[in-house]
Amino acid sequence: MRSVTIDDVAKAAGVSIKTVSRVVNREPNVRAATKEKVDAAIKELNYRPNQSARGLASRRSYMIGLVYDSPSPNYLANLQAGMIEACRESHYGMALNPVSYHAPDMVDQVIHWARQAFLDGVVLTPPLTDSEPLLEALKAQDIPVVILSSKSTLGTPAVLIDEVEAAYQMTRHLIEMGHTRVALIKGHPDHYSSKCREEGFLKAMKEADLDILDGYVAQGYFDFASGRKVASDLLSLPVPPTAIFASNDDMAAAAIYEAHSRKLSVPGDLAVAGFDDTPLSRQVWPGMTTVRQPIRAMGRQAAEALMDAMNPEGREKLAEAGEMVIDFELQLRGSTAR
Amino acid sequence: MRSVTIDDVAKAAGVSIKTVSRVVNREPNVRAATKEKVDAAIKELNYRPNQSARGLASRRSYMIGLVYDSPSPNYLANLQAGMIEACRESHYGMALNPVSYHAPDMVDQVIHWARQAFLDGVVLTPPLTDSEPLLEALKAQDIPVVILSSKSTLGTPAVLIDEVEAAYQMTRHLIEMGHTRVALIKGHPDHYSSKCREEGFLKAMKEADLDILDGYVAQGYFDFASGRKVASDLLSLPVPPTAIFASNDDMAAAAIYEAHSRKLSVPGDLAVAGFDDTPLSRQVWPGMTTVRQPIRAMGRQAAEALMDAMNPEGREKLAEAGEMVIDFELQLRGSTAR
DNA sequence: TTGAAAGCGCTAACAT
DNA sequence: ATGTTAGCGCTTTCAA
Repeated sequence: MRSVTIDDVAKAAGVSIKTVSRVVNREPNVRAATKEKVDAAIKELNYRPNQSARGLASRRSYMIGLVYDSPSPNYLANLQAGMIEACRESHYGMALNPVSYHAPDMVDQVIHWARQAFLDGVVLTPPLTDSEPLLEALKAQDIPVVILSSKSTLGTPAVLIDEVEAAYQMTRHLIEMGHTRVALIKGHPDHYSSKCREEGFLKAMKEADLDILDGYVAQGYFDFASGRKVASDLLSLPVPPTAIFASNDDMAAAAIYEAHSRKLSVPGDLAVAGFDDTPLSRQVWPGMTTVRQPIRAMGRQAAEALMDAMNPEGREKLAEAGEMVIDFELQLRGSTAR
Repeated sequence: MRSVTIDDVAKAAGVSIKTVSRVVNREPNVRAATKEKVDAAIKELNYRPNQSARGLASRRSYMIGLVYDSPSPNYLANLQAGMIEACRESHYGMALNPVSYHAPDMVDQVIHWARQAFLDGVVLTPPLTDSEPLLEALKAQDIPVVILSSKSTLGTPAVLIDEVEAAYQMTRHLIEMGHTRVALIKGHPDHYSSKCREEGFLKAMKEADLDILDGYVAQGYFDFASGRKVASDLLSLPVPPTAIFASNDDMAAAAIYEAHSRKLSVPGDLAVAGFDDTPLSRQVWPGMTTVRQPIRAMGRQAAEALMDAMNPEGREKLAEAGEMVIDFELQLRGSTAR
């Protein structure tokens, strides 16, 4: 059983292979009617371009890469799902490259991988998004990049939500619920997001003219363990906070855990808010107030931006793209109820 | 900057490209002296075969595929990590294919994908592992497969833990803690694992000569929402259980959630056990007793088995592999403490 | 043991 | 707007 090739599609649609190629690659100069015929034939035969042949002829891989350093499983799964969705629609493939942010040869490793595989573009996740050496090397190699960060470092196109504003709104929410002793658990210092979330928090507190007591801004590392440690410290303070804003859901869950284990009621004795809207936020009791970040849509957007960049005008557009802002949403649940 | 091709190497070594090809692919019938010359030229020029050209000509991709239908993010991330680790060591790539188990064209879709990408092998996750049409189609296409299931369907090599035994031991643990009214929340009926876990549960209950009260074996679907529904029903029974064994962690977390929301103490009023040892099991309060399944190691094992199958003896070995059993481990935490 | 020639399925460049 | 032709770099015959 031979597999379906471009010739089969051309024959079925009654056009030349070049026209099929045009349709598949979304090139201009194809009449709508022709495109329809070809699309029908593609669907009918369930045609998929042979990646090797494509790559060989065009010196491109029709693949985009995703580089990450131990993100949360949830973040990774959603991001990946969004990217795969977008890739499928454009007959692209996706390659994965887990790396270590702190490895001395991280930059070389990524560059070598991208060149070797002729990747059409690369998506970077935090904290790699903030590595100037990496971004510069990628730029030097002329490899298109989109980052999923909270700012556009070195002018790199970024897909993001307004994290400062989100943290600001969340903090305001806590204040509006009547809290005056509000503490922040900061995120991992390698991540720029951590700074943004802190900034939003500080802004809201200042605006409301609330004091931030000693020890109320504590360093966490985005993981559950650090969240427990910090929450425990906060709750042991002579004057403990009545509300904790954790910079992500894992740490917020840890704060809830600590409260429970001290027989404090949530939200009665302690209100807790998180960030990310992971499934975990719905699976702890009480349900957790958090910021919904549409990771999947962001992955899709990043992949699409990269694939769009493969035609000349697209390339230019990507270069000028700057920040592609996606909407966030506050999810109010039991952990901050009155 | 043109890259180095096989022609450059042939010229430098003073041989034909076919000879270079033989050396690169470790084929027989090359004189040692010739091989040396070629190796030297390869090193000198820093030659790397072009994967696209290789793939096009040989109809192999040096990639293995992973097919899945909405597993938990945690399962996916771990499995993927294990497979990538193994792939890296052997200079292989990995391709992803999220599908829908119930889609009428699922089998076609997978087959086309695998054929079109010339995958060297494919790993299947539950419940796809139990789809006989899929396994048969893959076999018919002569595509090597390893499944991550709790049994070896149709003789397909499987990487697994002994789920019946794990569920049996967990149920015994609950019984040993003094519980006599033990309920089971079953997993998704599409998954063979669900049957295994139920079987282990029933075995332990029977062995201990304990009655299973009406409604005590309830149907869940592996997700948090179904767990809540079922747990709520169980706790509303005239004679509610004192212990619930949920077939996975999400549903166990849901049971804990329901208990909390009814002001029942865990484990005092209700003991809860889960299955999988996801991070969630450590992030709810109290910590959850569960079965640790080493997903990452299982992914690694599956990928290795597939790659080993690419040489003739390996191929045979894989065919005879049968079940590759990995050890599980009971994780005892607060949710079932005395 | 080695080499020459014929594609693999696609895209790029150039027609039309 | 669409088609024709010549490769891309490699492996696979098949011949020497």
